[in-house]
Amino acid sequence: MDSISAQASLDHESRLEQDDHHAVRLWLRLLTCTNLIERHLRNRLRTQFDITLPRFDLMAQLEREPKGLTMGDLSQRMMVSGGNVSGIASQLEAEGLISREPVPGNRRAFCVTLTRAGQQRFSEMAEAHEAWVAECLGHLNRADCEQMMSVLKQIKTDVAGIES
Amino acid sequence: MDSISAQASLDHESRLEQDDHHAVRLWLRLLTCTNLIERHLRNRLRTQFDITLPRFDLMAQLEREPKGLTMGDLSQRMMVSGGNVSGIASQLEAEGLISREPVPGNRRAFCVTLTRAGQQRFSEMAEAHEAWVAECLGHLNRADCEQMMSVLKQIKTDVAGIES
DNA sequence: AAGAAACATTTTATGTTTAAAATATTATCG
DNA sequence: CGATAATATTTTAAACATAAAATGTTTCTT
Repeated sequence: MDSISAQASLDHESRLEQDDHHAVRLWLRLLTCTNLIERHLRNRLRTQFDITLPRFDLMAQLEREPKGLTMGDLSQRMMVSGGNVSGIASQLEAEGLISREPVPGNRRAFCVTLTRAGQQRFSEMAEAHEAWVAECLGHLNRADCEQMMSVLKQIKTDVAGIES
Repeated sequence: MDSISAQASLDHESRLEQDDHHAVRLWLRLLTCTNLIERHLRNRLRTQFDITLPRFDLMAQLEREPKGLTMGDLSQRMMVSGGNVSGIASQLEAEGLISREPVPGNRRAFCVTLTRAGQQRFSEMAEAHEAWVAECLGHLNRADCEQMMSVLKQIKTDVAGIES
């Protein structure tokens, strides 16, 4: 390998390493940002509604499906394990915010729904939650917002393609 | 209030609500994306190096500071509680990857450093980690990457300003 | 020097999360 | 019908995370 192609190869490698570093830096910033917002929301939910983020998320899923969801549905939509859903649902049930009722034709599954109290409680929280999120992200202009949405969508497909 | 100003007011409100919805949708996508990548990295670290993400993160902090860090430094840089760092460090110490030594002039603090074994182990992991992140984010072009960095920086400052 | 305040860390209690094992029900196939 | 596989959920064990209390050390003030 002569000096020129050696040089070219080196440039190529250093360019790649550079890009990798950039990717890591972007990843770290993405992670920091998300964690900051998540912590902020978590704190507000705890101090103002005495509820945790996972419980709020579970209720949010139910609110979108008035007919109710099974534990498996919830696990899939919340992208967490079934055992996790089980624990969270137990607590919400104990607080009277959700109900678990057997499904007529399927004795394995439970149909989980918001109770009336749960619906009312959730709507109060959702309004506040929306405002808090807007507080965090509302300063972005329309263009930035849309650009983020599209880039994140791309990342989502990229990552999903890797798992294989 | 006449019909025109009433109409104007309504438009204004619905515009706001619209923006709030957009903010929530962006937030949810941001969260999903970050969780996807985090889970991916966590899985790879577990299957290929039998280590957890928090332990990897702690080692990464130490690698950047060969002189070592106190528990408080680690807590601050990792943005987690002190008690948390205490537990993670105990395990890494038990595995011989880090060492905790008293600081000469300050009997309150411990100086945490990577052991030689820890250094070697980390450098292997870091290389793989960087490649995995590039796999997730490497497809972005330079412009998108820089735009994301700048938007995220803005968000970071916005959120930090809220806490008050 | 004595007391108060700040600091660094650990301990304790509680809760979230996952993976894996256990339990129970339903569906399928010979 | 009976064995097996697939499905739905719960339980268990281990790691992680936080807040709050406890412990010990240093620094500041008077």
